[in-house]
Amino acid sequence: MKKYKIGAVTKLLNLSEDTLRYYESRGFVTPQKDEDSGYRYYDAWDLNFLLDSIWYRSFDFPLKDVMKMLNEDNAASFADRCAKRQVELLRTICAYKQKLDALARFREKILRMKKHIGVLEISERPEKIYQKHRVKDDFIFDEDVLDLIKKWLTAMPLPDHTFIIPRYAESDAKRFSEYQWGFSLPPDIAIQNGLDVSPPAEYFPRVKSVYTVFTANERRTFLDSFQNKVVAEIHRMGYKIADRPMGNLIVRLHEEDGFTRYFEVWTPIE
Amino acid sequence: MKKYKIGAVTKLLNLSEDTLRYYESRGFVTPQKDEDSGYRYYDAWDLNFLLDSIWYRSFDFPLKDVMKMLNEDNAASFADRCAKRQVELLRTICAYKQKLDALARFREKILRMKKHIGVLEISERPEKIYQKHRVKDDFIFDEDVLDLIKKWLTAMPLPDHTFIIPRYAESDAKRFSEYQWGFSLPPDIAIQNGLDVSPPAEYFPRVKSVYTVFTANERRTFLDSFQNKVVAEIHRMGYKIADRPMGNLIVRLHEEDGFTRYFEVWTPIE
DNA sequence: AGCACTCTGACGCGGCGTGACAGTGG
DNA sequence: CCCACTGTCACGCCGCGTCAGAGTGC
Repeated sequence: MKKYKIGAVTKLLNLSEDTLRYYESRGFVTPQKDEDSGYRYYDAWDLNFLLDSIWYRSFDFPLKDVMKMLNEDNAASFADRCAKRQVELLRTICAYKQKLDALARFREKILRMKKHIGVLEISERPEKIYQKHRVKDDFIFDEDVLDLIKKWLTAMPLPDHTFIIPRYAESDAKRFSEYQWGFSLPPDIAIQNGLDVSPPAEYFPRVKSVYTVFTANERRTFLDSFQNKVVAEIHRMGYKIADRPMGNLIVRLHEEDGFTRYFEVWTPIE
Repeated sequence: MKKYKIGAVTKLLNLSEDTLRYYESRGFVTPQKDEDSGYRYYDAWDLNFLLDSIWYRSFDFPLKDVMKMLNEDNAASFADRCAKRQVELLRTICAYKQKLDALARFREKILRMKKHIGVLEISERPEKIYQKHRVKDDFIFDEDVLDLIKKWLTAMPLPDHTFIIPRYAESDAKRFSEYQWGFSLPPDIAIQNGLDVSPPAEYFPRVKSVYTVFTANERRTFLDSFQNKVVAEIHRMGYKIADRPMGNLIVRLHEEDGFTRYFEVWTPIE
């Protein structure tokens, strides 16, 4: 029976020498070893095991599992192991799909956002579930809220980073002196991902709004920017603010003069 | 402005202390440090950076990229980075889907195979592209074939591990004394995955066959098993073998008395 | 003799987790 | 003074890759 030295095996199976020795240490294969030189001599049977290792590894079974599949499993435990891996693969695929969708949306927003700066546009604000986590810049240190926030964080990248400006009713622009931050999502997506849509989470329905994008620079410039670039403009156009403005952080970018934060905002009008 | 110690941040953002310190070492965030105690004090701005880190990490950007996205990227380089990641994600998803499909098929075969042992069944052998790599147990050490095999190996888990018994024409069962091994795939899948479907790869059309599953134990028992369990049975049933028998290794399992290999085989009949 | 091959063993990578042990805040 | 919190440093994990330095086969 033909014997192959390690170099020949690397050429045949496209595995590195290191990998072959590592697989040996993990018990995938036990080539005959020359006692004097220590050289490994692989035969057809060894290569069969290596081919099977490649096959199992191609499903991303961990090496431990591969070892058991090669040397221990019977039909039942083997099928079980496959079933478990199927479930894991399915979950992984779903997660990656969500990531991909979210990333595509994110990139679209970045490419579009500059066109919207300083441009007011009548647009329906989409339906949202909103979970508050900060009042102004301070986080809410409440056990219940912390638990909820944890869930929302593990659902990343789905939730948007969302602000609300609650003192909308005052006609004097200077009264827009508060803001909150939280996470938000379309209700269907929230439900799909097991996020609680009942209080303290809040439901925001579709509503006729003015949509625009504005920027702020370093810290503490958020509210002033909103006032000067959005509220003032809305008033100048003669619209009357009908409800709390709500919007998202799009992204914080590094530009010549430091950081610029880009926000999109829907301001409900009558 | 409120300051948070590291423990508070772990609760707020669901990141471990270790992760927070690690992120600091990677330049994601630079909390104020008390000079005497070394304690870290995170403010709202730091937490914003951490939230963004979480957001970017949720797309599985490597930490290096996250650093650049936080501290260096402008709109263009940022969008580029996202585009690249989108492509990677898409490829990953495709690869995982193929793995999942192949795994599901594999598991199905394992669950079904025992029912077919010793049972001959008329069935069309499906269309296949076949690439030989072994004659009997010896690998073909030809540069061209090695290159092709590499490609087939990287397409794992798609290819089946396939044998062909070439001396089909002899009426004396003892003349089934040769066999080859290789990889095989349905032609459409082969083409989708950029595998060469022209010679030396071989095309096997659909053909009326007898399908069955047989087993072999340790090494060197393959041909005898095939002869005794399949050919003899086919002859006994009065079928005439019309072309080369072709089949796949399903799996090698560990049973009480050592290894058992399960093979499925299509034997073309007139 | 030359030269490609192979051996062992140690260390590196990412993205953290874990643990030891010492110092700090309220 | 307690005791939870925080600090640093070092090592572990997977699945290999990457050396270095010495020995081997043809």
